[in-house]
Amino acid sequence: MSKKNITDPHEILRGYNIKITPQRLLVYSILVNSNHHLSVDEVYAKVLETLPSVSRATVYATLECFRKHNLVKSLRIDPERSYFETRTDWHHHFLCRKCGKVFDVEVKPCIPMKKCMVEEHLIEDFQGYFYGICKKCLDKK
Amino acid sequence: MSKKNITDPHEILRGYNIKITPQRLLVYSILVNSNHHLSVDEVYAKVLETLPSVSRATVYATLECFRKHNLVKSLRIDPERSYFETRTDWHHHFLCRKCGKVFDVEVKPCIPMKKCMVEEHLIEDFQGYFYGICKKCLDKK
DNA sequence: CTAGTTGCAAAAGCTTTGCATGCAT
DNA sequence: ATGCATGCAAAGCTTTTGCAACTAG
Repeated sequence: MSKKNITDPHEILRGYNIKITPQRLLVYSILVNSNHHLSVDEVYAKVLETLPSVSRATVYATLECFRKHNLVKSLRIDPERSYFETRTDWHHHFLCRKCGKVFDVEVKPCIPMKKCMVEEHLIEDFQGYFYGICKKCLDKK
Repeated sequence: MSKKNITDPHEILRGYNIKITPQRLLVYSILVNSNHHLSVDEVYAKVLETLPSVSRATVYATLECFRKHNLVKSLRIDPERSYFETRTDWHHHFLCRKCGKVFDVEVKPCIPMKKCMVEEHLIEDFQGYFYGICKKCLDKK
């Protein structure tokens, strides 16, 4: 069976015209296999488990490369650091001020999920951030 | 006439239980009188025009104090730096990727403009960020 | 072969902190 | 009088950069 699976990281990167390296395959797999939004440090830590010689600069370069090619999206819901995710459709996020966790929120965005004009500006991307106390932290109190 | 104007910075700060100092009055006036979203450095530069001995640390502390008391809101639409504004109702912002300017966007937010529950999380604050090319930069090309 | 990627170390830029002094109430 | 705010300098973090060596296509 030589039919390639469309979820094969090689195929994905090739489809986005991203040159394939072991580091990039690894970073992409880590992001795809995590259902969380990962910070650069979290990605870096996971990378080291498999390829201990990779440098932080490579992780930054790789994530920036993915972002430029629209393979991943970066979040800045937390002012302290960036998070990355492979889900690229427009959706909202929620940051819990107690535990610091980031959640997806399935609220319908206020404008269409595609490029459009708003007040004569060309909109290319969107981020909707909510801040508050998450379900779990509410229960604890 | 001794009736105090409600836009008097003294009264505003007092109303928010913020201890009054010359530095704080100045920072607040700068924010209120600017119709822009100001970065810390922009606030700091304007502060120095009036009180040249104020330190950057005081500006940071003051803005954080105002933010904690809900007198101002901070934006992180630009990953590089924070912006501050006195408009505290929920509204969207737009960052132009060409010129770097931040604009208000009067799109109706996707959830009510007050504390509410979304997917069992308590929502206390909201930021909606759009990214793209602004009207002016579109015209130039 | 050749452009693009990597790893390292250092630098950059924003923000926070520790501490002594000074001020608001 | 006293707790909080200020100013200064230094430190902390995330992120970027310069450069030489390497590697994918």
